[in-house]
Amino acid sequence: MQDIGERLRAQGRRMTLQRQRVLDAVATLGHATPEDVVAQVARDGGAPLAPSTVYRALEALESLEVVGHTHLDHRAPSYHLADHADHIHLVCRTCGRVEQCPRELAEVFAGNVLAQNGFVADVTHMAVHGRCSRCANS
Amino acid sequence: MQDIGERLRAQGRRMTLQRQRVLDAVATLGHATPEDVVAQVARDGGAPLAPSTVYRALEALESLEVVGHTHLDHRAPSYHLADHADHIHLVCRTCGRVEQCPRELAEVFAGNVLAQNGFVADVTHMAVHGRCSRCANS
DNA sequence: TTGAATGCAAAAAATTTGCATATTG
DNA sequence: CAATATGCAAATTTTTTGCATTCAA
Repeated sequence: MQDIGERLRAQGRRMTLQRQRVLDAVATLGHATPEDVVAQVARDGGAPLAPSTVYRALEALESLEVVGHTHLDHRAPSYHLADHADHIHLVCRTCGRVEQCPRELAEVFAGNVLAQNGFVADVTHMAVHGRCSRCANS
Repeated sequence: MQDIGERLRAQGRRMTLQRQRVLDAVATLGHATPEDVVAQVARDGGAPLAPSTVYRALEALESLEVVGHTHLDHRAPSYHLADHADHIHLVCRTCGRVEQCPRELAEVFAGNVLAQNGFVADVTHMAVHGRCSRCANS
């Protein structure tokens, strides 16, 4: 996880200050849309980054699996650090709140899918929609 | 499920030919992005529908839970009939193929989430990403 | 030095909105 | 008739692309 630079180089890519700032922004925010990242980076003291730079940085970092993303709601890819991806997102359809649960809860499910379909599921990529306890009782 | 018209009326909405055509298109295609629906409807013999009409129709039908949607890939809400939503989508990250598995495989997971978070999960809304058997062995 | 990355601005997508008109109930 | 839905075009929003310039290795 440390030598992201090296991993980028191994792919013929490069480490840049901008990519570091994008990565820091994702780390700071926990979950962030590209737009959120643009905003956070603008707040970190340096010069603002062009949106295209942010998009390309996220793409590069995702190809290294340093970050990942889920679709928490309709139109919003939400990026997070890959090693922060030890949980599953539960999105309430009513109030929109996002909560988390440990990935272990889906272990049996992943096992089932592997056994039945031979499919290796990345359960932390899932956004599980439904109703949170608060909204379910109303 | 039959009198969608009535259910629309119950909400102060109306049944129209356009909405029927949108619904038919979704039924025909199985899974369809709004764009797919526009294309399918254009093929069904009638006059083409304005994209905004399709978007609004899908919204209306979804509010009745006659259709639902998932995000099979990055930027594409994919609509399907709600009563076709008895399965979970498995999206291969490598080849992009989408396969399905019965929702029962996620029953334990849904139970876990309910027990631990009080969250009522709609597992058929999930798009599970990972690698299909073919791509996992390569 | 050399090719990958950036920044910017323009181009594409993908939705949404305003409003006059057509239609449903 | 009254109010919702449609069609169209314009406005947004979100993401991608082209290209000259900068910068990492």
